[in-house]
Amino acid sequence: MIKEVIIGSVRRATTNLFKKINSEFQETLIEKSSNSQFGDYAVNVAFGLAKELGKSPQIIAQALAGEINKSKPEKIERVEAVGGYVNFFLSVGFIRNQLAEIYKKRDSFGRSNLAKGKKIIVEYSQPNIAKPMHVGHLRTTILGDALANIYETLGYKVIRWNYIGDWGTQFGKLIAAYKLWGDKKEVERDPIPALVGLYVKFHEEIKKHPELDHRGQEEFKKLEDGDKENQKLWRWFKKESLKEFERMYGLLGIKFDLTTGESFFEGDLRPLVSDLMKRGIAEPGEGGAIIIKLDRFDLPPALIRKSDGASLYLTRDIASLKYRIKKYEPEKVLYIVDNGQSLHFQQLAAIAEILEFKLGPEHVRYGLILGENKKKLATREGRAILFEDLVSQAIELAEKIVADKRPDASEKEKTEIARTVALGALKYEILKEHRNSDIVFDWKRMLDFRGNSAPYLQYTYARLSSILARAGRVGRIDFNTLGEVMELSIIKHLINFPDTIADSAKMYLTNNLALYLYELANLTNRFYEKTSIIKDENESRRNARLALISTTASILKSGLGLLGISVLEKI
RNA sequence: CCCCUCGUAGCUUAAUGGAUAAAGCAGGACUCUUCUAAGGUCUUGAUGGGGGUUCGAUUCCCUCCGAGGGGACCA
Repeated sequence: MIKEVIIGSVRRATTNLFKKINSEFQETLIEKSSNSQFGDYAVNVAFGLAKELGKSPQIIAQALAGEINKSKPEKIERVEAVGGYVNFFLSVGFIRNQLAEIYKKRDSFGRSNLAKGKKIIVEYSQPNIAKPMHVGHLRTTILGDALANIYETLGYKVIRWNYIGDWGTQFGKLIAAYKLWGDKKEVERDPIPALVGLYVKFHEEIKKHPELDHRGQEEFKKLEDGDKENQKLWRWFKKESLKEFERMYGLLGIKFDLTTGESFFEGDLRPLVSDLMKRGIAEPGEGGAIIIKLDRFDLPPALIRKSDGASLYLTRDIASLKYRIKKYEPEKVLYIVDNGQSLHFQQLAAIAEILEFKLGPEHVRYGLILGENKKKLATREGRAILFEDLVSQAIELAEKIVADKRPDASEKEKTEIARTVALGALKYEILKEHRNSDIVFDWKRMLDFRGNSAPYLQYTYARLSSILARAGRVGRIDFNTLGEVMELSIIKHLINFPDTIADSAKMYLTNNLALYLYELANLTNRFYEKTSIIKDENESRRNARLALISTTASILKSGLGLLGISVLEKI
């Protein structure tokens, strides 16, 4: 009785919804659904619409429920029943077939060739010469790497670009500091800390002697004008820094296609600025500086040349974007850069529009990593948390835990487990957050290997691997033997993997993928906790369950792989 | 003063405008003769204030309060 009322309401609601959505689909879908037996009506409508609109049946069912609510049917109190019914339907017939499909291509499930031939440039990491990498770099590096992986899996040709901060006034400051207080031997012995020391000292001294600021600018101007001594110092600092960066990326297991810094575009800057002047796009500003007015974009003017003639970050980014578009003809250029630079990228986008570039920059911004006082961690005040300290603390802790939990393992195996777990934990801790949120840095949370964390996912993978290894060869599978709630929930979840990846790519997010994997692991843990798999006397069901587990393991592995996190067969 | 981001449980975070707002940590109670306890089970607890749009608002709009970041010679 109540079901008939629902169907009647769904029929009315569907008509209303169609009017809203797209009249083209109306006839085919109404035809399709009117042929169905009782009960399938709402489901077919939902599925039909879902397919045409590229949305999930649940969403459509909710929309239907909304339409019904609007028409205020008297006999129905909880119209959400339509959504629930679709879910129920989804969990029976449809599901087993889906598992059979996914099982066949479990190692490539989620991959796609849709974007074949398209290029995308992902710029991330951007460490600065003569500065150590700190937790701030960790976020762009790990996020950029994950997004690059995700785009690759969708078939894009990804150009992973590390745009090194190797040009700008800060090097003038560093050179000035070195000339004033630098000790050659000290820098040779331990370059980065020595250089950072100089940089920090310079900023402290500026407070007492403001004229030093000017000295730094002068040194940069000299560098840009080709001064021999400054060039030599700059090359030295850069070489030492790059060595250090390589070591860090090795630790993280991250690779780039290009490590090209701002200085690469140095030669383009003068012609660029004079061209912009000639075309009347740029104009003189206060004190002999050169600016581009962006009034029509509702933005403050962009400074592209300082009054002393030196270039700026923005000048180099204009040249760099122009170069990227011309040389690579990419579909998109992503910049994985923190929130604080929003204005910079808005200005760059506006200038790209004025200059009629084929594309603008796509600023994939992310929140800051804040100190425990919720303030920005600044290198120049010496408050940064160094990347290396973080990694070594994580590994140290992981080693202790491994020694405790796996006394049987060899030293080599222990080291490998500790490293994999520790790095996974750090990466996951950052990637599981929505990129827009600021992260309040917390050692305790970073180094917690329980709960919603990479070690939990790695642990689940290892458990599944262990079951599969013990089970041996899988014989005849009958997927119809699966029907328990837990089994169906897992399969339902597995189905969503490609959509999750697509969402990640579309919105440049990783937290949705992290959450997806956590939920999958959680469902699976609950499943094998209660269900004995290997000892099942029903041979077909045993095999079907092994297939289910094997599929889950594959997806955990590929999903974590996209996040840049490795798994181990034993942990 | 202007712009941007944000405000959800004690803490840290989820939620294309949809179903009973979801987790982890912390707190309380259980659980290792059975495929790895980095696990599983139960439990306490939340949308800054006020309006508006909507069948329906954590989400969109307005306003107030609060936090962080940015605003021409840093990157």
